[in-house]
Amino acid sequence: MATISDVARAAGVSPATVSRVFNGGRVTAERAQRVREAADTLGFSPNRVARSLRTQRASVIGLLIPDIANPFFTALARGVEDAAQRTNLSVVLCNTDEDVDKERRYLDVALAEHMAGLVVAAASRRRTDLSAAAQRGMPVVAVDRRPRAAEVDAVMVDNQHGAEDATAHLIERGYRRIACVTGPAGASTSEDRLAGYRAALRDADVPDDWIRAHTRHADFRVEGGYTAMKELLALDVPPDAVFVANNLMTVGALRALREAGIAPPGFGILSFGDVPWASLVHPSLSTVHLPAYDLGEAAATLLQERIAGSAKPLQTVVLRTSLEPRKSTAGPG
Amino acid sequence: MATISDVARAAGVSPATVSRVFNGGRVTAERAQRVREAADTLGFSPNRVARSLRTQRASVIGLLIPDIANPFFTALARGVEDAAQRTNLSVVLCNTDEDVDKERRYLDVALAEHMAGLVVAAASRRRTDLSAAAQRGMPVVAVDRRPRAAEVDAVMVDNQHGAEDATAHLIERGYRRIACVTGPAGASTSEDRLAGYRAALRDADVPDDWIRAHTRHADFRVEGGYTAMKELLALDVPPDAVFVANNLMTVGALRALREAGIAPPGFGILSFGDVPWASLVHPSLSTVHLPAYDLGEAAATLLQERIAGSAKPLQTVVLRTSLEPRKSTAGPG
DNA sequence: ACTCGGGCTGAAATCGATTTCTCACCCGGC
DNA sequence: GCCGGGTGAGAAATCGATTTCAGCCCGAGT
Repeated sequence: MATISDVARAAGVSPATVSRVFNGGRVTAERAQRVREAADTLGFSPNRVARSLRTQRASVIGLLIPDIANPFFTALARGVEDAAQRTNLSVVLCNTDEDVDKERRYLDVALAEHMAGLVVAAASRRRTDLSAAAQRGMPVVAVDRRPRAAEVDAVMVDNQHGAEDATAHLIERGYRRIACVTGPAGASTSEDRLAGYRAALRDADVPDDWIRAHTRHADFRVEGGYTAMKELLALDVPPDAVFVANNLMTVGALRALREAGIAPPGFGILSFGDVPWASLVHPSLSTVHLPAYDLGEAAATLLQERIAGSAKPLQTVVLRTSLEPRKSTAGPG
Repeated sequence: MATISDVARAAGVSPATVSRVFNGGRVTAERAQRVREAADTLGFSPNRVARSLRTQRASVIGLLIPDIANPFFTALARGVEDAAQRTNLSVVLCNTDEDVDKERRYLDVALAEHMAGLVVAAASRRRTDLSAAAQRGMPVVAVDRRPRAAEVDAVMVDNQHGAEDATAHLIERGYRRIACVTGPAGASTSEDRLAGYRAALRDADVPDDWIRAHTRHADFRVEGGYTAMKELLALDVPPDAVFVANNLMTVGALRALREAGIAPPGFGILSFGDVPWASLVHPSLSTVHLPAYDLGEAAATLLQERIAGSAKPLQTVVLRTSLEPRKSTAGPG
C-alpha cells in the first residue's frame, strides 16, 4: 500500500506538497502534474485512518436502527445511505434489536471510533441516552422516534395526525367498533399513534372507557400483533375493525384473523406503515404509507449540515404520511 | 474526550502503562487499579482511530450485499453482525444495488479505510473484482455468490442440489409441465439453480428443447418475475407448475398468476428462497428454505479466522438447503 | 557479597496523513 | 540598488494510541 511519502519520493517533492495536491493547496501546475502521475502509477489512495486521526473527523456516520428485518427501516437505511454517499460518507449500520444495552454498546463504539455523526432511531424513549454523544460534540439526528429530553435534531412522521386521519377513514367507511393494537407504552411512536386513534374516536362520540377496553399494547413485532388481535377477537362483543400501529403487528393480526375465519371487507383493517407485499396479498387492506426513504434522506442531510458546522437552532422536521385506502369500495355491511 | 495521556497523568504513570493495563501487558495490581479508577472517572475509552493507525488493523469489517430490501440479505446481515460482535468488530453495511460500479466504489472505500476484512455477496460473477483487496492482504470471504476466478474463501448454499430436490418434489406431486424462472445469466446462483432444475427434469425424461423453451432469465427482482411469468402463461400450452429461482421473483410470479386467475394446487409453485410472510399468505407455496442467517454467521466466523492470521488453505463451506413443502397434500388434478 | 535474570516502567519511536512555521525566491516600486 | 509583499515548498509538529528498547529493582543462586 503506497503512502504519501512514497508518492512524494517518486515525484521528487515533499509529502506536504502531495497532500496539498489532493486537498486543494496551492501548488504549481507542473509539480501537481508530476505528483498526480506518481500517485496514479503507485495506485495511491490516502489512508483514511491516518487522515481521520489528524483531522479529528472521520468519513463515517453511524446509523442505529432497532430492527433490520423490518422493511420500514431498510427503506430508511437506503435513504440515509444515498444521502451520505453524495458527500462521500460511508454508513455503519448498527442493528440494536430494540435492546437498550446493545444500543449503548453501539453508541460507545461510535464514540470510540470518532464517527462524524449519528442517525438514531432510538430503541427506547425513556432509556436511550444520547447525551454522551451530544456532550462530546458529535452531531446526532433522531429519526422516526424521539428520545425524551434529548437535545438533538429530529426527523419524524406526523404520527398523531396520520393515525387520526386513518381512523376517521375507517369510521367513514361505516365501521363502528374499531379496536386498536399499538406499540409499547414507552415509545413515542406508539403513544402518538394511539393519541391520533383516540382523537378520531372521541370525535365520533365513542366513550373513553370503550376505547380503553379495546386498546392493546404490544411490542411492534409479528407475535405481539397476533396475540393482541386474538385477545380482541375473544371479547364478548368483538370489534368490527382494527387500527394496527405498525406493519409487523399487522402481519400478526392478519394471521389471527385468518385463523378466526374473518376477512375484509366485513372486518376493516388499517395498518400504520406499509405491509410488505400487501398489495399482492391483501388488496383489501388500508395502509398509512410512511415515507421511510425520505425520512432517512432528510435525517442524513440534516446530519451533514451539522457535520459541516451549521449552528442553526435545533430543528424538527415532520414529514406527512399519506393514506392508501383499500381498493374495494364496499363497507362492512 | 479523554486521551491515554490524560489518564496516565491522573494516575501518575506513563501512557505506556495505561496501554498495558487495557491490552493485557504486565502491570502490578496496585498500579493497574489506579489506572482503572482514573480511566473510569475520566470516562476514557481508547481512540480506535489512533489504535487502527498504529496497529495497522481496524476493528471494522465491511459487508457488501446487492440488495438490502431483500429479506434474504437482511437475515444474512444479522448473521454477520452477531458473529462480528462476539469479537468486538463492527460491521459497515454497503448496499451495492446489484451495481458493479457502486460495488467498486465501496471496495475502494474499504481499502482506503483499511478495514479488517470483507464479506462480499458479489454483484456480478464476471465483473466483480476482488483481486485488489486480496493483493493488499485484506481477508475476503465470498458469500452466497462466488465471483469467478476469485481466490477467496466462500460460504455458499448447495444451489444445484437444492433446486434438483425441489423440482423432483414437484414431479412427485404429479406436475408434468414445470417451467422455470431463473436469474441473470451471469450469476452463479441462477446458473446453479437452473442446472439443478434441468437435472431433475432430464431425470424424468423431459426433452431438452422443451426445457429450453420453458426457461426464462430475469433479474432476481419482483418485476422480472412478474414479466417472465406472464410470458410463460402466454405460451400455447402453458405450464402447470413453475420453479422460481429466488424469493422476490416469486412475489412477481404470484402476482402474474393471481391476475390470470390461477392458483394452487391446480398450479404448482416452488420458490427457491423463503418468501416473506408466505406462510400467512400462501400456505400452498412450497419453498426451498435458505439458511441465510447461518450463511452470514459462517462467513463472518471464517473471516475472523483469517483476520486472526489463519493460513489454512482456502476453503468453501456449503450449507444445505431444506425443502418446506406446502401444507396441503393435494396434487394438480 | 556479587552476579545474573526476570519482571515492571517510562522514554521515545512509530503508524500516515495534515498543517503550521519558516524560509527562499521573485516581482514591482521607489 | 534596496525593500516589502506575496507565493510556493520543505521541515517539523501533531493527532492518540502501541510497542520497542533500555534501565531499574529485587530476589535467588554461588
